Amino acid sequence: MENLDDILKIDPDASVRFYKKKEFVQRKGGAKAYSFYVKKGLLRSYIIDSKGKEHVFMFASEGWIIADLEAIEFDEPTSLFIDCLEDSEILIFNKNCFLKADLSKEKIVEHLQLLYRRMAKLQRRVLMLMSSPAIDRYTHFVSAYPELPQRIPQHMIASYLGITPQALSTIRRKIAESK
Amino acid sequence: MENLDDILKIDPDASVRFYKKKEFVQRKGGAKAYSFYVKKGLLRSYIIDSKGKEHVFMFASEGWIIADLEAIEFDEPTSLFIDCLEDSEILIFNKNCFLKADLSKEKIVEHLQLLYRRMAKLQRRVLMLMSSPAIDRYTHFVSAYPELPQRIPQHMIASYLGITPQALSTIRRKIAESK
DNA sequence: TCGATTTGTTAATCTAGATGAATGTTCCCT
DNA sequence: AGGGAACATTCATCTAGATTAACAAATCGA
Repeated sequence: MENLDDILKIDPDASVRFYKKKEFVQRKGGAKAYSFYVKKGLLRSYIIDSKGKEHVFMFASEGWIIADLEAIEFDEPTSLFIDCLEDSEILIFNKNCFLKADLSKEKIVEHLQLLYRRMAKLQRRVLMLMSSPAIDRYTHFVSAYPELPQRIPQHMIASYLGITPQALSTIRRKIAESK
Repeated sequence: MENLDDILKIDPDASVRFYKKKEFVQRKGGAKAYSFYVKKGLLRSYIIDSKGKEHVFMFASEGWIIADLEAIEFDEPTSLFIDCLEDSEILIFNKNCFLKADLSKEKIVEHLQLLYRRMAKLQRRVLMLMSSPAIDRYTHFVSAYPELPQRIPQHMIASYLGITPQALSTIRRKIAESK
């Protein structure tokens, strides 16, 4: 999604790190939030609500950037947990490096373009959450990210869709039956 | 939020128009999607689902930009309706004008910054939709946008929150009782 | 390799919020 | 000013999905 080398050149503080499956890249309550470029592997971000339940905000596989934008933008303590679903190689950097003066205008515009695309995806996510039943959200997810279901346990997909693992199990049975 | 004069200078095709309350600025199915800067008044965007129900995606008052980003980014027909809740003065422009070469780098970076903030708000919206009960979403909305409830009918706020007007009415009664 | 954790499924019961309907109120519009 | 539409509230009923629990299968770690 974003070019690794660009980031490394731009942000002198950027660093590459290797993580094991289940390791945390960020925890809730951290004072400073970074952005994470996934060079290899698979990450997920999620919150834990007042009842202790996890809610997956997003997944990020190779080439994606994952971050707690709310914390970064408004300088709040982080509210998201970010951990690894697979052993991963991650580039840690400051999102603000994209605002730096020594970056070419073309690069910035390119970055702007990517941001717009992600906003458009988020728009779709909100609309789906509000207006579509769980089964439609699931089929949309599978067709939008066909490679992810194979790498992600179903209960996490359920969480991403805003339903319980049991509900997703039932949905999948119904889909299988109707074919 | 964004500077009106900037847009006018940058996009030669940008135009200002006055709309009456209830007039449509965009309808579903349009081939070309524009961005709308609200100089004065109040707009809302929404979809109509397969059962004919409206779901408000966002409101935009003075200084905000409202657009169907999905349609713009992926060159799809528009899926959102956008109409006026008040008589409004609207600047219509091409989002792509922000990518233009004759825009100073500082302006682009400024714009990038605004985009990040809006992404952060969308992150919060998704998290709230997934993890918070309707009453919390309502109180969050009221405290985040205290001026809007006075200008927006409750059934549209309910729609924005993802609940029915009846449910919002009940929530408001409970809040009033508990005080 | 074996116990333990993680994962997925099924079923019974429960609940937040949807639906549908009736009623009153406020706001327009001409 | 007055009649119709839009708005808000209340209540009775319904339902998608949550919750709880029990169990089987797959995976993992030592």
